[in-house]
Amino acid sequence: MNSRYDFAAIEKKWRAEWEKNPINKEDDKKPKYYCLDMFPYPSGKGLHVGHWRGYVLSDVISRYKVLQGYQVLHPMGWDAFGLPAENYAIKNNVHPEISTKANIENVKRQLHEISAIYDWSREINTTDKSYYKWTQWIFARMYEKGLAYEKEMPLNWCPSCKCVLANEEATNGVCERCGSQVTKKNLRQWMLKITAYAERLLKDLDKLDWPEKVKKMQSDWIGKSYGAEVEFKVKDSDKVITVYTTRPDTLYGATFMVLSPEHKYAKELATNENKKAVEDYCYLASTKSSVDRMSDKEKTGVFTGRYGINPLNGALIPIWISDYVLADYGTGAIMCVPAHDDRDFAFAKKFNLPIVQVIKPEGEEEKELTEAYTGNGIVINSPLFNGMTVAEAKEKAPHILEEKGLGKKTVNYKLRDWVFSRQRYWGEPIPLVHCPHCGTVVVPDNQLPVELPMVESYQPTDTGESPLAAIDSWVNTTCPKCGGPAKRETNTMPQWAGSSWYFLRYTDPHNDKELASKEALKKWAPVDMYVGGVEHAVLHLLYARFYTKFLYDIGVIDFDEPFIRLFNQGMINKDGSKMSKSKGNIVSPDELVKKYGCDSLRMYELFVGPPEVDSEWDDSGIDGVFRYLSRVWKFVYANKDKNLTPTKESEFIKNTMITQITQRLNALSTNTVVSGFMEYTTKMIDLAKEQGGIDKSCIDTLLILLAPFTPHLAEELWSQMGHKGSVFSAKWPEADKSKLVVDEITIPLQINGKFRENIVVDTDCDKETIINKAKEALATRLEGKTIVKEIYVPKKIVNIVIK
RNA sequence: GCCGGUGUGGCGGAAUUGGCAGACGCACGUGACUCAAAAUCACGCGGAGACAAUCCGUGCCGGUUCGAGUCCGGCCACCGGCACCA
Repeated sequence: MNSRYDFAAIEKKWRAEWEKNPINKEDDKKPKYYCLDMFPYPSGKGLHVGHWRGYVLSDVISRYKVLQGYQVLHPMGWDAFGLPAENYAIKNNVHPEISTKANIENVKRQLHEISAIYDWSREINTTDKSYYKWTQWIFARMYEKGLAYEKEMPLNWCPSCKCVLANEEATNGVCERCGSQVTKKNLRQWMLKITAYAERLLKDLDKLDWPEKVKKMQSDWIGKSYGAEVEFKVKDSDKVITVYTTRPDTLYGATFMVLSPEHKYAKELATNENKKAVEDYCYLASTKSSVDRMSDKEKTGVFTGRYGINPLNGALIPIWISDYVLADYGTGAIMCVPAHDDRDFAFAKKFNLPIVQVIKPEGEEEKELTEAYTGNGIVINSPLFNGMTVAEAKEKAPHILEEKGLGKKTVNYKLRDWVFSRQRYWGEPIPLVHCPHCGTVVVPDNQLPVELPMVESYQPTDTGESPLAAIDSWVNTTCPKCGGPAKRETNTMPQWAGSSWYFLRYTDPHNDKELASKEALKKWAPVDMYVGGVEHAVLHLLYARFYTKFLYDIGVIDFDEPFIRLFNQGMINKDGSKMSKSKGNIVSPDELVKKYGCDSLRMYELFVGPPEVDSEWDDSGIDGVFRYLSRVWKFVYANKDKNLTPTKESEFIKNTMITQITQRLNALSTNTVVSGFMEYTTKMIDLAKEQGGIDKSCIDTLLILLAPFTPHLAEELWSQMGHKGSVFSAKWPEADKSKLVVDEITIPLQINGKFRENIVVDTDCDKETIINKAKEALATRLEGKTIVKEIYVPKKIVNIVIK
C-alpha cells in the first residue's frame, strides 16, 4: 500500500479478511438489534443503483449498531415464489425452480459487491421445502381456528395472469402485477378472515414507529366508520330492510332507498310490473367489470315498485336498485338523503325524486339546494333532533333508535377478507384434501410439506382452475382421516404467504421442529428496523401484521407487531423517471464499483439526497465522493506518524465532529452526515497544515465514524494507524462536552432585521456590553438615526431597530 | 372528488425552538503546476448594480413579528395514496 488510494486492492483484501473473521459475532452479553431489509424477489434483471440505496442504508445502520456494542441480526433471503418466474418458465421452457436458482446466484453475487454484513448462514428461500413446510403449517393452524374458509363470490380476476386477486392487489381496478384491467368472476375460493383483526390492525398502528404516511394508508385501507344500522319496514310485505348509515342524524331527510343489485331482496321485492326491468338491471350489473362499475359516474337504477317506511316519521319512500350501492359493504342497502349526500343528490335529480333538507348551515336561512350540503350545521325538519348540531345529532340518534327498537349503533370497516388462493403453479400448495366422506380435511403436520410436484407443463387455464388440477398423479391421494380416496386442493397460496412471516424464520432458519424456537425468537424478534420501499404499505406490511397477530394469539410468539420501526427509502430516478429496462435508463452498480470502488458508491448512495425522498441519479456526482475519499487517504497517510499532542483546536474539531455526525446519523439524515464528513475533514486538513500535523486521536475518531459508511477504507487506514484488531471492535466515540466550550463567539448584527456585519465577543459577555459593541461597530450606520429598540438573543443575534 | 406530501441557484440539496438563506457536492469559470493534457491545489460562482455602495431574492398574494424558507390566512403548480365504502 502506498500513498495512492488503491480502492480495488483494499476492498479485495478486507472482504477476504471479513470472510475469515466476521466483524459481527453473536455475543449474548450484548443487547440485540434486528435490522432487516425487505427481502428481494430474485429477478433475472439483477440490481441497479436504486436497489443499492436501501441495502446500503440498512448496512450502515447495522454496522453503526455493531460499533455501539450491539449484537446485530442482519440477514438476507429470497422471496422466490411468484408469477414472473413462472411466466418466464412457460415462455422459455425452463422450470421455475431452475431459473429461480440461477437468478438467486446472480443477485447474490451482486449483493456481495455491497459488502454488507449479511449473515449468509441464515439465508432463506420461500420456495425451499423446509421453508414452505412452515408456511403451510401456519395455514393449517388458521384453518383449524376457522380463519380460513371457502366461499363462492364474485372476485377480482386478472385475465392476463389468469388468476384471482386480493383487493389489495387490485386497487384502481388494475392488476398490481401486470397492470391489466381486472374483471369479476364468480368463483369458489379460499379466504382468510383478516377482517377479524381489523380493529387490532387499526388500533395497534399507534404503537409503531412508522412513517405517518404508511400508517395513514393502512388506516384508510381498514376504513373504520361509525354509524348506525336502521330497520325499514316494507309496505305490503313482511320484509325488513336494514341499512347502514354514518348519518343517522339525517334520517328524516331519507326520501328513498337503494339496494345493491346483489342484495338478497333485490329481485324478490319487485312488484309484478317491475319484475322484468329489475331482473334485467341486475343481470346487466353482474356482467359489468369492476372498472366499468367504478368509472361509470352517471347514475343508473331501476324502481322496484315498492315502498319502505321511514321509521321516524312513517313516510313512504320508494325502493330502488342501483349499482352505486356495493353489495359487500355495510348491509348492501342504504337510505338516501339527497339533500346531504352528493351521490344521493345526483340519483334524485336523475330520477326526479324528492329532496328534503334536514341540515342548514349555522346562521343561514333555509334555501333551495343546488347541490348536496354535506357540511356542518343545525338540524331542521326533524322533530326528534331539531336544533341540535350535526355532531350532537350524530351522537344521539343511534341511542334514540336503539331505545325505540328501530336500529342500533354500529361500526363498519372497508377492509375485506383476504382472497388467499391462486390458480397458478409456482406457489405453496394449500395443505388441504377433499374427501367425499369427510369433507375438507387439513393435511396433518407430520405429512407437511405438501410438495409442489415437479412437472413439465403448468400452463394457467381460463377456467379458474389451477394447473395443478390437471396432474392426476398428484391430485389423487388418500384422505388423512379415513384413508379412502380423496383429492388434493389444487390452488396455491399467493406470493404474500411466504413473506408474511419470513422475518421470524431468520431467527432460527434451520429448525425442522418449529417455525423457529422460542429461545431464538426471544433473542432476536421483533424486528427493530425494517428498511424497504413504500409500495408494500397495504400489501406485505398489512399481511405480515395480520400473521404476527395470529401467531401471537396461538402462542407461537410473544409479541404482536412484527416491525417496530419502518423506514421507507426513496426511489432513485434517472432522467426524471423510475429506472426500467424499457426506458433504458438503468444505472448498473457494477461499472461504478469497478471505476470508483464499493466505498465511494456506498457513500454516494447516501449523499445523493435525503434517504426517505426520491432522488435523481447523477453519474458525475460520485466523482465528488471519490475525491473526498482520496483526500482522506492522503491526509491520513501524511499525518499518521506525526503523533502530535492534542491541541485545543484539534479537540474542538474532533468533539464537534462526533456530536454532529452522531446526531445526524441518529436522525438517519445520511446526506448531511456525508457533508459533515467533508466539512470536518477539511477542517482537520487545514489545522494539520497550520500545526504541521495532527494528533492521532483525531484521525482514529474520523476512521471509526467513517467505518459504517466506507468500511474497507476505514479498516485499512485503521490498521495503517497501527491498531491490531478491526475498526469494528472499536467503540463508537462519545463527545467530551467540556471540549466543545469556546471562549469567543461570532454574533451577527442586524439593523431593522437586515444583516449588516459580524462581531466577535467573549462567550460570557453580557447583554449590555454586546449591545454597546454592536452600536460601536454600526456607528456610521446609526449616525443621525433614532434607536427605537435593541434586541439581543443570547449567543444568537443583535437587532437594532431605528427610525 | 377526498386525503397526504413537496415547491429554495444551472443541478442534487443545507439551514435546532422564527435569528447571517444557499452548508456540502456536481457542473462551470479563473489561476498555479505542466512543453501540453489529465490529475491535483488555490480562488470565484443567486439576480440586478459604474460589478462600488446598495437593492432584490426560498411557487404566488396577504398577515403576524424587531426579524419569516420556517408561523397564520387565501391561492397556484407538481407528485403520491384512495376513489360511488352511504
